[in-house]
Amino acid sequence: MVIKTDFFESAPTAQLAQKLLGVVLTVTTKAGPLRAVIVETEAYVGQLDAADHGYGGRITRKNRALFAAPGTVFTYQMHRQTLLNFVTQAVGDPQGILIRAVQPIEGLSAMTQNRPKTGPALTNGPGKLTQALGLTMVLNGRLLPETPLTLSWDPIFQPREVQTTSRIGIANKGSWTAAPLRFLVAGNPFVSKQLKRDIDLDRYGWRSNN
DNA sequence: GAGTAGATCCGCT
DNA sequence: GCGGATCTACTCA
Repeated sequence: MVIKTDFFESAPTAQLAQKLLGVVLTVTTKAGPLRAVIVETEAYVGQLDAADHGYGGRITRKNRALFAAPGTVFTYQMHRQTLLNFVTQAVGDPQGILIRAVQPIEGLSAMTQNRPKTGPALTNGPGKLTQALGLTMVLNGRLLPETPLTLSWDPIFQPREVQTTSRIGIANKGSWTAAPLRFLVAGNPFVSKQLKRDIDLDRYGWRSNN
């Protein structure tokens, strides 16, 4: 079932970020579809959140898309990487969800061409997955249905356990530094900064084998 | 396997 | 000028 844009205002952002775990992201390309399951997300919860790009309600050219309608794609560049976010909540409320890691399902050879790495290193980080999927800044500010991206639920992928931690790379932001707003599929090898001993090689953290 | 330094560039102050 | 929602290579074990 394809996720529509009203999903992105149907619950608080932290809940939506959890619901995206196990959701399949499809990128339609000339060479065919690239498909990957979302295994790690982070929630950014608005102008009070010191780690949010819309902190304080200040709108700039860079963060403008974050203030747009729910279901808008927000991309921005960081150290030469492109990071992918989906905007949540009403227009003017700068909340969003960062996609931090995905597990490839289909189009592996095309992904490897985009990013010549094997195993988890292909997509186990926010900058890595945009490279592998060929996502760039042209997506910024576009509504999901206007982009080559599709999000859909697949009953095959249900996390056995969702783990909650503080967000990565957020330092010196007071209580927001430790806020439990990062969500991941426990044991999935594509989760970023995953320790080898925590990996569930049997089921990749899903409820059943695929 | 785990931890750390350096690269590198755009947008904002 | 400065610093960031990162990545990679290099170290030590």
